[in-house]
Amino acid sequence: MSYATEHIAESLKAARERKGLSQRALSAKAGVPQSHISKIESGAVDLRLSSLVELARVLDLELTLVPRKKLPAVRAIIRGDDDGHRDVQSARKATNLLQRLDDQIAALPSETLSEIAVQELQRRARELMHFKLSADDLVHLQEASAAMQEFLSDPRNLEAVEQAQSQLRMLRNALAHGAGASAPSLPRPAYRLDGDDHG
Amino acid sequence: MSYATEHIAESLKAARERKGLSQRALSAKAGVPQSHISKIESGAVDLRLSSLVELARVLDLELTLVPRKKLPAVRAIIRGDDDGHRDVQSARKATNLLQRLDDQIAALPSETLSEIAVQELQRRARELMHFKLSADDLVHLQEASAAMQEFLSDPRNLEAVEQAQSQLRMLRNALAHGAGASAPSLPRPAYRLDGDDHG
DNA sequence: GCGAGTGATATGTTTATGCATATCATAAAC
DNA sequence: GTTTATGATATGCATAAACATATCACTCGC
Repeated sequence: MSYATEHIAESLKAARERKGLSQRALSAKAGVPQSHISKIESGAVDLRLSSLVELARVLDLELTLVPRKKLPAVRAIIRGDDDGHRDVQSARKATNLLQRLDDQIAALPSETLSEIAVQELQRRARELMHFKLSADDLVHLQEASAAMQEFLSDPRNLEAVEQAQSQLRMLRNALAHGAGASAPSLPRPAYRLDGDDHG
Repeated sequence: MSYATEHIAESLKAARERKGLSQRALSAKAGVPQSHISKIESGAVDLRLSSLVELARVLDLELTLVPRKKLPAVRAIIRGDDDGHRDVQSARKATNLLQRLDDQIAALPSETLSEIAVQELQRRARELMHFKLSADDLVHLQEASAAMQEFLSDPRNLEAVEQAQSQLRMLRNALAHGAGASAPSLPRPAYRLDGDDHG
């Protein structure tokens, strides 16, 4: 049984328990026998898609095929501590920085950089808007913004652009690995690990 | 065979063709027999999770359980990418408006509104940051921001808050249905709205 | 014609599924 | 302390369905 399938099974079990349902209760709602749910959760079977979809539906989950490239953004949303108010301050700053970066990119002189390169930068910057950025992530953004500014004041300094792009890429990769960039991931709140219940 | 499972099968086929792979080529990479791929794509079988995961992996897709609540945001990310470049202007404005809205919410007097209500507002505003907002969506944000401002200057005017919240909710729901809010891809009446004739 | 490419069909084997039942835990009653 | 009851998860077994292997039919360039 591969990693991915085990992970799915675990997610189902976690979701069920989060909803406070017994295997039997879930069974009744989903039309899947309790015995089968037991086997599924223990990883004893390679369940069929229909079973998986039924269980997911009852648990308010939807099975989705996500392109690898977009996994980090999607994960960030799913994890989405909806109440980011624990670190509103840095989140605000991050937004501002990203905004500024976007401005700088928009202001790039078209003679020095190819259209494609500009779009690439833009894409990276905007991609980061999907993430919850911690205070520690901000330095990368500041570096990037500073480098960009440097380039704007001296358009011959192509190295500065690469510097900026490098910072953004670094940040993205770090976030893609599920943790804050230079920071160890925040101690997760004990309440509510994953968004679900009630509409 | 349910809708959801068929949809998955279609996605697999689409992804395979997008990558320019034949069923045999995919078979070789994924270790799933071509004959089986044929049946899967035609919806003739209720495939097992392991098969699905293997195929997805080769096609650079990852099977993910997404909480219903977050589906719209996730869908927006999966779908929305390249076309974001074309409407930079309104995207910028949207970001600004959302930022302003977030500020306004943060500035709400805690005496008049419950903590929960404030968090709800904040959550809604931030949720919208995950979407690609078109020019037509902006009016809703402007309405919301205006209403919020009204409340800030007159904290007795609770109606204004509801107005703001209503605007945000409306926008979200429209986006959740996959279309721009007031954009014309929503089910439109076939009849004409106004008496300017000619065809 | 041939050969190499595509996706669809048979046939046998493996296995998930579904039903019935067993085990385990905890608590109530004797 | 033992028994009984209740609610949970696990296990055995028959069967239907997914899966594997091989083959088919079809379309192309040659």
